[in-house]
Amino acid sequence: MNLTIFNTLTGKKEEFKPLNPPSVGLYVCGPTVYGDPHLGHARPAITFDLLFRLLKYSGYKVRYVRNITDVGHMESDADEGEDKIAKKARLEQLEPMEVVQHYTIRYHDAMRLLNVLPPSIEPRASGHIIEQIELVKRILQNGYAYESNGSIYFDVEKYHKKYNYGKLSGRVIEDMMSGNRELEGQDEKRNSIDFALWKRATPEHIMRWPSPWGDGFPGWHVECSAMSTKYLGEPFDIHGGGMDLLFPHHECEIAQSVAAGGKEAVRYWMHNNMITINGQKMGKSLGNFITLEELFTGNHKMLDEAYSPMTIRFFILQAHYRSTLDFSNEALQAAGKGLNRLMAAFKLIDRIKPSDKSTVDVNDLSERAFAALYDDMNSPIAIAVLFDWVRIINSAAEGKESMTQSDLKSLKDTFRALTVDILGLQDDADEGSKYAELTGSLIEMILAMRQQAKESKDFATSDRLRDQLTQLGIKIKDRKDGADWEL
RNA sequence: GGUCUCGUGGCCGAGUGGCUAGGCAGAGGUCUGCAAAACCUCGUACAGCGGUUCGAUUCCGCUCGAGACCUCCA
Repeated sequence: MNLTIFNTLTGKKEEFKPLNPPSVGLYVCGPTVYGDPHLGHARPAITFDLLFRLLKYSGYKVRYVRNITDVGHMESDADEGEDKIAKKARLEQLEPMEVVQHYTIRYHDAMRLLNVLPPSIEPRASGHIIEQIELVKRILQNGYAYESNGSIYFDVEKYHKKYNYGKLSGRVIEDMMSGNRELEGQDEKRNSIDFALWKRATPEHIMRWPSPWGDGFPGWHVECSAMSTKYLGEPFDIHGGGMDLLFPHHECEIAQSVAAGGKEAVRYWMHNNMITINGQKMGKSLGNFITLEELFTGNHKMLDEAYSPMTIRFFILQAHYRSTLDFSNEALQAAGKGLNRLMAAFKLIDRIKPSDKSTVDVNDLSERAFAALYDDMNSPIAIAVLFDWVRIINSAAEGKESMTQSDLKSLKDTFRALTVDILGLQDDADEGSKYAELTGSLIEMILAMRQQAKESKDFATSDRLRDQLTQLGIKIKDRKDGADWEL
């Protein structure tokens, strides 16, 4: 089975062929840690977590690099533009690195709850200033950058004479130059479309590093170019990120790599789409975002209730990563219920009594679900196939379908591989703690008492036990020979 | 203004030139001491108008609507 992925560079689905199998290099743009992680951050994290898991499951040895941007970006082209992290630090009277540390931990906590696997390497921009300076030097040496008042800018026009600036995002450089707006503080640049590789730090700028051009800080796009190739080599296999980074960020990354080394660094570019809220992109600049913590606690005026991390994960996985996904309470609630049904069926497999022969073809699940996943990670279809099997499992538990012992084992293994290993779903109720085990045992004990009452037709007692359990949030599902429960 | 994307049944969301997506919600039924769950059946969705075609939700054009990028953004 071959994996195809949609390559933004060619605009087509392509068969994925790693440069050095079985190794795969994967780089994804990580968060800028100056604010709480929000629902938007969950999308690329989960999208590329799925890719990471799928590649590993397929036998690849993946080095997954996801950076932490702790140097911050300029707020504008203007000279008085200020490093965002520095600004926030001043406002809160904290050291910049204190802010960075705080939000990095918050991000990691949220990712862990979402069951997003940690990347193999998580490099920080601030820890790679030297590499970034070296990259800028090479671009300067090759003549594709110029110094201006202590800052270094990339010469887009010169670069475009030989190469193609805009090939990733489909921009036409001539249009961009003709339609240039008069922005303040542009005088340092030769051309409005030039971008900064290194910025001189003003005296009040607290995040600063020495460089051959004086004290300053790296430009917007150099960190990813420097760190991706440092850890993955040049070229490397896959570079991912949100669609909003396509231009200028990734376009500039290509230009930087080519200008520095004469060749492109990335073979497959992958971009996840945005999460929208009331049809509009969720983003910090629009102020319409919901943080992950707010989602998990339900503490936000737009939220009807709290949504578990797994509900969020499932919600995101139910849409294809290249489609926009619209947030709503109704959609989240639907995802939560669907997830419960899926996980309940998974557990139910153990209760199915083996038969002499099977009335269903268990290979169907793995064939169709993996075909979907290998087709540009079509998780919604894979999930739809899983739901087909939820129905079959439920029918089998009622004796309407039958499966042999080995088919049951195969089904369980496949179901687990898909839901747990690849989609990364886990049962919210499965705390795994001593208390959870104890609670489970206690509930089983009460249910046994209720079963006794039922057998002696003491329905008053059996109903009372059920009602009281229901009041505690424990849902009872009677079966022929006992009862299931879930929280 | 420039570049581009999208518009699917109550909601979310796949997909395809002719054949059931799936989930949630809703209706009816089966099962059950009751309830819940589960299972079965159901809604003749594909923005509008033209065109291509034997046939279009799927291809082309136009109209309307929504959105993204062009500035930090996942």
